[in-house]
Amino acid sequence: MKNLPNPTEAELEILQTLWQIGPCSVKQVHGLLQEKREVGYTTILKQLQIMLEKKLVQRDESARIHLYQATISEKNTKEKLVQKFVINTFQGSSHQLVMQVLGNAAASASELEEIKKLISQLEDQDPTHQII
Amino acid sequence: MKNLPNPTEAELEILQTLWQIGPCSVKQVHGLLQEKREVGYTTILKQLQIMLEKKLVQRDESARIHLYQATISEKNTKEKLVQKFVINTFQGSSHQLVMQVLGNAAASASELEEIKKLISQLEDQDPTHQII
DNA sequence: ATTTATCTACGATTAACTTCGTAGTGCAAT
DNA sequence: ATTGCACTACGAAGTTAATCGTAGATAAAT
Repeated sequence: MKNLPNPTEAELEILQTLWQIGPCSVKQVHGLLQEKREVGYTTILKQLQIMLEKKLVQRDESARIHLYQATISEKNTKEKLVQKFVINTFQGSSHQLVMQVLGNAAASASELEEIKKLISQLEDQDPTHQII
Repeated sequence: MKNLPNPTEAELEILQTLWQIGPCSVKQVHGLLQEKREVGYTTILKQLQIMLEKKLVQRDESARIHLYQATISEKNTKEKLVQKFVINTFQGSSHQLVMQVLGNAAASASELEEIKKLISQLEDQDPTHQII
């Protein structure tokens, strides 16, 4: 299957709400985003129409009020965004990114525990599966 | 002191080379970037001029061949970029970002060791200093 | 002293993103 | 039936980014 373009900033903001609450109307999306910042109704409408063209969302037109939902998964999308970010900013070294984030915004004890657990799992994995 | 604007993608690419090799001419920057992708000489020149206006770089004009160097530090710049990225993509949860990166691109054993060491250090820190 | 090569300055173009106003359409309520 | 409301469609404007061509200036080479 073909690869859809990465969402822009404004598009990502909309996608986050679609991922969060599932298929919904322009009004709903606008309502939620409005809580965070001042933005016009038709701005969101237009964005969703553009995103429809780009196939980032699909819509149900059976009713007068169209319902939009994301066509791309949250996980996959974020993976691609992270990948691009790591390439741009850390020249591909995700390890550097992790070190920076951890050193920077200190995590809570429970979060550190969670990360340690994940690391243990990774260490137990078949080494031949390792990428880096 | 005032905060400079975040560098764009193309600007960051140039900054990376300035950070790497220190003050250098347009020709040098162009030479290095040219190895990675096709790009015109005047494109780089123009970018550097724009970056000069934005105060992202400064230049030594004493010789005919101007020498540019970054005015913003690599560490500080990347911290800001990461911060913005985390807000946009993970709604501010840097923990989520770390978990995704670790789960995604498996790190080498030595890298995992390094991360574990950092976590230990963090755990030993005075808890009142923790941010999140 | 001319010519040639190397740099810088500057303008123009193109494309993408973001935003919003206006107009049109159809449903609902009187 | 008419009016009014809620929604969609569409166009247009403003911004920013990125790229490059051309022209002008300086130095080097003949």
